[in-house]
Amino acid sequence: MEFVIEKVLPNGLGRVGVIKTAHGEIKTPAFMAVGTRGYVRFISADDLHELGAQAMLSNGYHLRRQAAKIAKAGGLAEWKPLSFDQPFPFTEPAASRPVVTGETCFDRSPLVAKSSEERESLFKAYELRPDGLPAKSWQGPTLTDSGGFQVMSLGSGLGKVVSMEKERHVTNTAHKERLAHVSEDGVSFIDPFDGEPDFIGPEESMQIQCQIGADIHMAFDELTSLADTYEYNIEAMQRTERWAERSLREHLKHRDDLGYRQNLYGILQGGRWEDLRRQTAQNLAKMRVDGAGFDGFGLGGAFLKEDLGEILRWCNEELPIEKPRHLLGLSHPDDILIGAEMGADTFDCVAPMREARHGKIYTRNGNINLRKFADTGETLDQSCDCTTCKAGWTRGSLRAMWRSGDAEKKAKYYNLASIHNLRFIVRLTEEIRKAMLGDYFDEYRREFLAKYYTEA
RNA sequence: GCUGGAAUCGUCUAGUGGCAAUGACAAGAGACUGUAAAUCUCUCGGCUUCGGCCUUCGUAGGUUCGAGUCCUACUUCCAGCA
Repeated sequence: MEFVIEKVLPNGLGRVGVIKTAHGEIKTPAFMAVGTRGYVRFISADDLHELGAQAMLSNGYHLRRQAAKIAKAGGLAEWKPLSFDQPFPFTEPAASRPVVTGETCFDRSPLVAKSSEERESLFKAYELRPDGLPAKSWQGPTLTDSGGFQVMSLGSGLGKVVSMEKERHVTNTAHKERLAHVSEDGVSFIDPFDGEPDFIGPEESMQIQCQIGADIHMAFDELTSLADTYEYNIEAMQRTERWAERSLREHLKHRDDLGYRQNLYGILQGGRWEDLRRQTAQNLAKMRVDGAGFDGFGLGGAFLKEDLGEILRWCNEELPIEKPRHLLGLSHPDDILIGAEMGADTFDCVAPMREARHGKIYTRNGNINLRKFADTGETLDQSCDCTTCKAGWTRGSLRAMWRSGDAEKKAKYYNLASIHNLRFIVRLTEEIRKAMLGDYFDEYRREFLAKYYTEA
């Protein structure tokens, strides 16, 4: 993998570049679409390319049981993730669903068909999804996460929102005992889908990721939550560094297994503390196994919004300039702007797609809640160049599809809205890139933020 | 015309003597950042100095300390018989 830096901002941190992978180039700064299970929900590979997505991020944890199959297909970029025979939509409630086998890939959904007719019609709806069945392979640059995030989301963060703001008592599911436990070896967890106990450590994560064969892999790490103490963050960070070395060692054994070079990023943790962040950045930067170091770095953690820029500055001042950096899991425009300014090259996040599904639509003048636009004939965003807006879909009609009880219409709404929000964020990164190259980044950011955050 | 049955908060619905009244949908507000998320939380008769107060279960009476619940009449709807 090659990383070419085309330009550096006057602050010495932000930059424009190109990451060259075995499956294509990523012009940075860039936003990667999240396709946890190997596909982006409700968005086809064709749609993804059309809206300018340059790379897809999947998750080794979620794909661990399909890893061998993916390797056989030639790696994530070639894999067709969905097939007609999957048990979806379910005919029984989540609790009574059968154990998922290695052959089965499915989308987490509480959707339950009450009759075989309904199941049939739901199937039909899903077949009509643009990313429908059978899916096309993505065929572009890919990245996989190690499963480190799940250490937190199934462990200490279970049932909580991974919020950058203060903890709000929002839960998605009834709070149960944590499903993941961390030890020096790795993480023991209960698979939330089937209740089966399982284990992933650095070696397992690397073996899985090298079979999945994304262009970029993440070292196995432990993400702490905002509630964790300084002391615990030291412990978790140091463990993450030890895991990073084990990850690197295992990765080197398998990185060419699929016939092309796979790359590994080391992940920086350390919470919101400057000493930890700088220290871990230095440690990971100089880490070597048989003379080989990391190909890039992941910037991880749960952040308070106001701390993000500072934390990234601490990290990136210590990291080698010539290696690419991925800011994990953030995509709100202010986060991307500060991230790019402070030297993050790539980004990923579920928010654009998830929020689209939940009716939050991004516009240049701020986000809108689609619920409030029952009767309007305007498009989602007049200045948007996404296919949804260009096709003339109105807020009113999209709202009607969203609120409709018809699964087919809903699925279509999810597709159209997801494309819109994702395009909005991808376009933001494209514009940041242009602005940096054209020496007007500060002006661009000021104008964008003024419009985006002042109007309702 | 007779005999049964039914009328509840936008809709459907629970409720058989202590009820401002169940659940679902709809509606409204909010959340969501390396996806246990087509999810989750809150509101959903009116007013409130948050302790309550007022008005509500087709209409009008009645029994009762107390009635959505029991009784009588009426109105409307449904079913069966004519």
